[in-house]
Order: sequence, then structure tokens, then C-alpha cells
Amino acid sequence: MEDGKRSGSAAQETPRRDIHNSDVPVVCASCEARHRGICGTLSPAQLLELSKHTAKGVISPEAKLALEDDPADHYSNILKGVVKLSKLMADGRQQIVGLQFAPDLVGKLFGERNDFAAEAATEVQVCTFPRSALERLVKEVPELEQRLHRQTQRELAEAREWMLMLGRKSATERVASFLYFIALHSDPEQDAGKKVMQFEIPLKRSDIADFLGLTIETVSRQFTKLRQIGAIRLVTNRLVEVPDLERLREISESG
Amino acid sequence: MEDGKRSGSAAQETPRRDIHNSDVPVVCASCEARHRGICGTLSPAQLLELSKHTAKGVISPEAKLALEDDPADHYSNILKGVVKLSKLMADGRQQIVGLQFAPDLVGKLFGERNDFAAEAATEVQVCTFPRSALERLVKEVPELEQRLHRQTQRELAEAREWMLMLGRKSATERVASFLYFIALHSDPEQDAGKKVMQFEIPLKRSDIADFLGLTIETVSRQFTKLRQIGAIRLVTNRLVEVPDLERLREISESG
DNA sequence: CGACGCCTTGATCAACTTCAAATTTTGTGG
DNA sequence: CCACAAAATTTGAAGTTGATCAAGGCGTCG
Repeated sequence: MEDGKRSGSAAQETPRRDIHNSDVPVVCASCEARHRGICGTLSPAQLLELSKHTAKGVISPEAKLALEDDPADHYSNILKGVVKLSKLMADGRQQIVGLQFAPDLVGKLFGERNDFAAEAATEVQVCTFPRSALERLVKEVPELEQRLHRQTQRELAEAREWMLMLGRKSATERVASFLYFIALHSDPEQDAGKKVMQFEIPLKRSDIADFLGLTIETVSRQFTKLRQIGAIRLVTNRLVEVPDLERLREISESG
Repeated sequence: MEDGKRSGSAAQETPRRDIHNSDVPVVCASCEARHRGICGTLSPAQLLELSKHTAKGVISPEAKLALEDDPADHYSNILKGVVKLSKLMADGRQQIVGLQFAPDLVGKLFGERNDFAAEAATEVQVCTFPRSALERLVKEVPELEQRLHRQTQRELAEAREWMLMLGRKSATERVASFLYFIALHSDPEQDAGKKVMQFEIPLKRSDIADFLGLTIETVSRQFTKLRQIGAIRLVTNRLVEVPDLERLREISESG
């Protein structure tokens, strides 16, 4: 939030009831994430209550949702786009330690301060609300804590998968692993009807490097290599075609 | 559990009441972890119920508590010792993705299969019980889920710290980071009364290498280097003295 | 157009790995 | 307690991978 350029704060209006949506607040009624993520576990009344403290917004690439070591005072529900979580060392070295997609919730339930910065990788749509609002809800809805626990557990399993990647995989394997991971999280719409799988990489090369523990140059060279052996095709720098996803997975485990 | 040699299964006896310990089962009354970890949140009655399904045991180094991809059908509460969590690739490359100390609980609440193997790094004392027993308790004691959630969150923060280490730190920084981490988790008793901090490294060099994403040779060379610059002193291969912990932390962040 | 951001490519270099012993430590049986 | 074998650790020399340094190309936006 620190410097995120905002637009479209529909939630500033007083939420109204909508007879066609059985008491669901209007802000939520049209929301794609209404039935996913944490919102899916809430009753219309709870949704209404939460929406009173909610600000919907659009965040442009590179803008921050939260800063490392800052007080963890708000949460953001991702409605669309990709958020990168990163850690920075005193001398400027950086490592991306997580990627979050809709409908993930950015922010943790316990602990006073953020362990990492959260910033928009792509343009991101979010619903932001204060920590107190979520804490109140969690007390009311035990299911919610379970849902958040599941997300934390999923993130942990991912982080450990990446530890294996960072500790033991070659540059080629890392880039293939990354593309495979993005492929699995990409919107299947994008290649509906197309012969080969096609998707947009939500990160630029320097982000990919910071994610994979490599330099931009090495990442670039691995893209070139994967292109040369026919494992991928680059439509543009960001748009990739993968003729054989299984092949990509194989490369991600054995060079 | 798969091949852990066991001894001392006190829990096989029918738990009895002990008037000096207000209904706490005898197995638990003498347990050092009684008031820590998950047991700390349980009432004597719940403790009694849990202890009926519990087997206390000792596991020797290198023995497995759980295998990667195996059904996640039991949990182990660590009473003493260190457990390593590791992932293995098809070609034999290995990465340690977590270390657990008493009174951590090994095993996750959701998900059918283990994401990694868990094995004893040192000799380990555990209380093991079936998944069903914990699931039942969690439904009864909402606080318990919260406690487990906190542990998961702590493990996640740790895993991300290690991603930074694996992705961006030099060999020297990694070894210093590792020693600093172990120092913080070491039993303060060990150097009570001594002038300098002293502790036992719970892993052998090959484990350290698998944890740091290095080779044993490189780990060994870094130990030599840290010794030469006076950052550590090796009493034995496993026993380390750290004259200045802050110095070690500095090295862990800037070579 | 021209400047800037982003990406690619090439040449050189340093860090870490690999391969190969040597050395120390540990465990076992006499 | 010693002797011996096995395991773990250290050390050295050579080889690779990926980093660093240095241009150059491409696309976009004022």
C-alpha cells in the first residue's frame, strides 16, 4: 500500500443490499473471487461486515503492497494478477521467496511485522482491509482459520520445493522449473482452442533471476537454450508456447 | 517409524492417575515437553485421551520417522533431539528443507501424503500417535489448530529465510548462517558458566552440505576458513565454540 | 527521432564442484 | 585399553558452471 497507485475504490460507497444476490454486498456480487479464497467461506452477513472495511483497488507493476519489517497491519485479497514476495539484503542482493496468485490472501495471521516485501509483479486487483477486521472474523468463523492454515501449508510446501530447486538444480533445470510452475498457474483460457499451450510470464527477466537465484544474463541464456532445443517457443519476451509440458517437466528434473 | 529402532515404550502401560500431578497421565507427568508444544494446550483429560494412542520411543540417528510420498498417517512430537526433513531427486540429489527441534510436531494437518522424508539427525525421543487422534483433538480444541498454524507459519518464515540463503549467499555466508542458526537453537545449558558460547552441531558434514546446497568438501573448507579467521573454534568435529556470536551473524550476511 | 528500459550475446573470470588422496575419528572385538 | 577396520572429515589439483564485465539489439513512449 505504501506507494501503490490506486484507482476504482468502489468500496468507499456504503455497501447496499441487492435482492438478486441474496444480501451479498454489491462490491462483492460482481467480484470474480466471491466464491473463492477466504470470501467463499463467509456468509452474506459476514461479507457485508467485511466489505465495510474494505478498499478495492488496482495496483500497477512494481508498486508495493507491503514492506519488509513494516508492521503487519493490513491484508490484501488478490482478485487478479501476480504478487511477488521478496527479501532484500543490506548490500542489495534480493531473493523472491514467493509468488501469489488470485485468490490468495497476502498477509499473515500472527506476528507483528512482515518477513518480506510484497509488490505487484503484474497489474494487480486487490481488496484491502485492516488486520483488525480479519482478526474479528477469524474469531467468528473457525473455518476461516482453517482455510488460512491450509494456504500457509501450501505456501510452505512450495517454499520447500523451491529450496530443492535453489540448493540442487542447475540453471537450465531452474528455468524449466519456473516455466513449468507458471504454466500450471496460468489461466487455461489463454490457450483454449489453440493447438499448443501458450501463456504469459508474469515476471520480467530480472524478477525471474531474483526468483531462481541466478543473474539476468544466465536466465536469458537458458531461455535461448530451451528455445534452441525446442522445449519452448517465445512469441514475445513474455509470451511462451510450450509444445510438450511433460518434456518441460522432465528438463526441470534432469537438465 | 519405518525402520526406527525403538526402546522404552512406557506408553504401552495403561496410563494411571497421579495425585501429585492433578490427573495428568504418568507418561506425561515426567515428560519434559509436558508444558511445551501441543501438549501445553491440552487439559489433563485430553492429555489422558491422547496418551492412550501414544507410543513413546527413541529413534537412532539416520532412522526414518516418515518417508517422502508415503501416506501421512501419523504424527510425532519431538521430545528431544533434532529431526531433518529432506527431499530427494530421482538421480540422488538431496536437499534438507527443514530442521525440527523439541517440542515441534512432525507431520502436517492437511494433505494425504508427505512432501518430504523425516529422519533423525541425532538420537531423537518422540511421542508418536495416529493422525486420527490428532484430528479428533483438533475438533475439540480450537486453540490446538491455532498452535499448529503458528508452527506452520514459523516454518514458512524459516524456509523463506533459507531460500534467501540458498539463492543469494556465498559458501562462507551459508556456513556462518547455519552455525548462527544452530547456535540460536542450542541448549543454553551447554555453555552455562563457560566464558565462550559452546554447542554441539546436530548434523554431520554431509547433512550440512545437503542443507546448504553445497558439497561436503566446500563445507569443510568453510569450516577451516572460519576457524582460521577466528570466528569459531572446533573442539571436536561436532563441538563448536563461538567467541563472538555477533561476529558470526555479520559473516552470515556479508562474507 | 531519440532516449530509456529490457533483453540478448560474447569474452573473461571466480567460485564452487569434481576427482583423488591423505588424515582423523569412531566403532568393534580381543 | 589397544588394534584394526570403517566412516567421516580434510586437503589438494583440475575442471565446470554460472557470474561479471562489456556491448549491442529491440521495442516503446514522449
